Amino acid sequence: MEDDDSDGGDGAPVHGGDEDEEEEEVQHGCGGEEQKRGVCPGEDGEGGDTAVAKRAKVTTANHTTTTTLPSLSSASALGAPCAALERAGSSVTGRLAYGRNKTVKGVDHEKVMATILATSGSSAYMKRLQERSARTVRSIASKTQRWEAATPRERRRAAAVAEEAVREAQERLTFSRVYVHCDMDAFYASVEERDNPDLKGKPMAVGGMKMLTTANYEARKYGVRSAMPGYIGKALCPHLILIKPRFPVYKSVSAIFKSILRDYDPDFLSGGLDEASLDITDCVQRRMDRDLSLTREATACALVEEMRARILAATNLTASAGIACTRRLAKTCSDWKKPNGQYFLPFTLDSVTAFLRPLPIRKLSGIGNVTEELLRGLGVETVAGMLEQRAKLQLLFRPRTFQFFMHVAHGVSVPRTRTRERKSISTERTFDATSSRVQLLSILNRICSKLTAEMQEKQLAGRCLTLKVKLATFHVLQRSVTLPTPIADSSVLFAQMRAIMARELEAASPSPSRMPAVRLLGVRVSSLTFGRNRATVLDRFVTRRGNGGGDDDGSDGDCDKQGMDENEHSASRQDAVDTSSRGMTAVDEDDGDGDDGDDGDEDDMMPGLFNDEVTDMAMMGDDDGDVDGAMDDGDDGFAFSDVPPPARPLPAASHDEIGNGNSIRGHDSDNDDDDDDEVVVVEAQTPLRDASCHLAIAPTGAASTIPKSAGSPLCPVCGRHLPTENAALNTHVDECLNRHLLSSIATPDTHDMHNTAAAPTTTTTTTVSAATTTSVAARGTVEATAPTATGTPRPTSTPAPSSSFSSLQLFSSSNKKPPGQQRASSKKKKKRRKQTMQKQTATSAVDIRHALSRAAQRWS
DNA sequence: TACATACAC
DNA sequence: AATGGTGTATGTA
Repeated sequence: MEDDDSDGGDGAPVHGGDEDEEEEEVQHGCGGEEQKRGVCPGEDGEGGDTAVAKRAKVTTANHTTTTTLPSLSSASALGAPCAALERAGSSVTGRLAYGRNKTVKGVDHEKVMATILATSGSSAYMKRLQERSARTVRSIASKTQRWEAATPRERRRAAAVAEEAVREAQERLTFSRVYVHCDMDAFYASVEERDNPDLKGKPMAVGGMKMLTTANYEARKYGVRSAMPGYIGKALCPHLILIKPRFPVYKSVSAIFKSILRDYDPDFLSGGLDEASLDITDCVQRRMDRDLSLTREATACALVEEMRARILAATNLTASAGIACTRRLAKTCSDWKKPNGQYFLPFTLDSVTAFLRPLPIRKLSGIGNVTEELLRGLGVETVAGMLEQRAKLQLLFRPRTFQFFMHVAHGVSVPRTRTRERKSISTERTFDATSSRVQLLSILNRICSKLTAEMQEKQLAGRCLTLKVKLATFHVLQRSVTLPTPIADSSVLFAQMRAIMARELEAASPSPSRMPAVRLLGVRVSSLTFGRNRATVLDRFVTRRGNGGGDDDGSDGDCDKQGMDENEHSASRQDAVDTSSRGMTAVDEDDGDGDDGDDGDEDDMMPGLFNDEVTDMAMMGDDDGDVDGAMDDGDDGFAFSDVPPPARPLPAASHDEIGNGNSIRGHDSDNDDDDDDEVVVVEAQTPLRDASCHLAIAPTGAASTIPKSAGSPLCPVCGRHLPTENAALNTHVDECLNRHLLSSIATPDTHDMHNTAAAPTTTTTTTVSAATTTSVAARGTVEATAPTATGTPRPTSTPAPSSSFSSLQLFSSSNKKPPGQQRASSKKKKKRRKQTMQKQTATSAVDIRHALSRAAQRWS
């Protein structure tokens, strides 16, 4: 969408620090082709930094700084704290890409930056940016040093290799196809103005005090832009009007927009709700065949005028477009005539070259803030500079990265060939930083529920589970585990994540008793398996239990793929995309941390939920679940490929059947449970198989009770081979789940997060008794084994637990409620029962609730 | 695999 | 007081 305007200043980095170094490069690569480049940390430096090394680097840095980055002072490079902090502003500023490429005239950048710094310059976020900037500076220093140390021979060779790359890029640039990149102007903001004319002419932005998704042009004049926190926007423009996002509306408008595009290219690539890349070659040709007097250029331009006029007529909103010989160029051109305009880039090498040369590299898709800063430090700011310094870049970056640079510098994009299948699915949430275990567990639980609900909807299961934790300091940690079998069950997911969380937070805690403050938790599942048969044993088991009926067929196979696509319409196109541009990684790193926060992009950055306001919206259950993501709707990814789309596979998933029929339904646990703040009472409806399960499983796996069958699938809970015979299998799963549950409940002492952890880590037992009745009792010795993070089973054993409970309370997840208030409310029983029936799973719900309940009691 | 980073929208 | 969510890709150990 749109965009414009400038970004800010740049600055100087700061602090210095440490040393280490590294290097890197950016890589590129995309799946099929181009794409990103990456940097890699290691490489160069490394080692530690000896004094000599440091000195050298510093020197280099200074040099660099002096030359290209005025703000980078030697002091900062040296790491002088004070100086660094003072300059932090500028360095950080450089990373705030608000409005990056955009340029709205009349904006006083310096002033804008000063306001931003005054408003949030000392925030944890800004501090984190400084750290990252320092890393980039170090990378620049090491690269500069390397280049300076290069021998004439090395340079000559680099130059020769670079020539070859240029040649290759030029060969790839063809003029046989006509591409259009169409982008709605300030989409969300425009929709709001359209629906409320009083807003016209006034500075306005869509979003909240914490984050803005889009700003209208009036607001941009003040420096307000998307991806900027609302409070900063207010500081820049006190009269700024904030409008709450109405995603469903944007989505429907987008559908209209896309339906029009489809007439020009049924296989267009969607880039979110407001952008798309079309190949109008055929459409243009058809018109020319009809009227032989037309030129390709005139036809294309007329076609696009028409397209935009239709969009305006249908939505009452304006769009801008770019027409060129490659998707990449078309995209860049679309921002050329910004609001409500279109730009045609002649199909000749000279025109393309003339257009690209003066462009700041940041305007090239795939070159983000980090790479921009890195290249600037190396003396490259524009495409022309990139070409001029190609020998240097060739020598300093990895081949893939360098190739990517040459491609973008020539406007080339390589099409992606392989069809894309979803690789992961995730959910994450930002909240007020807290170190309360209860709260964190509650949040984690909700995240797991939401994620598994989506997975079930989409018929996905996965083996690799990753927990993401962003500390209050904005440092991000990611920890993962790979299970022997794909799972899609909330209870297993939660147990695993919780175990990891406990472990990591403890490790990160300042003092043994204190947990570090966390501001975000996220869970991702990858190594996916698709389709209805993907049902994991555990799923099937759960289903059965809950519904009774269930599948029977017994097929256990797993994978089928089908699914991911979901939706209707648009879904398929994606195949042809290319992604070429994407990411790159630049800098080195060393210090390990880093979050990601970057800047957003132009207009709508957030597909979905904004934190506060949305916090709960996520689980609202929307029927299709789409509501939130802007992207989600079937759109495909985007990319810039120039070449004609390969074939186009992907038979649009057969959602239908898949979607429902599945027996797996029912289960899912609690999504909602705690949505409101009220106290929720849950009954342990399902009888965890009363019996006492005497599982005497030998640590090693020589389970006495469980027959093992080699070759058979592994149990997601204990990691052992599952019996092939139906009855035995059921028994096993049943027992395993109980064991799992018991261990969850059991929480001996203090560590709660731990214990409950899934089988892998620990097992403990305890007696839990709750209010009433129905109870489940299990006695016996439990010994569990499960895969550890590395996949190795870790044996555990514990005393025989005995627990009985039937209903327990759990304060709503909404953190607000003080634990003390929990209390069972009979009034809500009905409601409760209803909920319960709907989700027949009990197992996971119960177990999670128990754990949380206990945790609550303990820590309240 | 596991973890960190970059990028797009 | 205080800076999003989802997904892809890559390098390195």
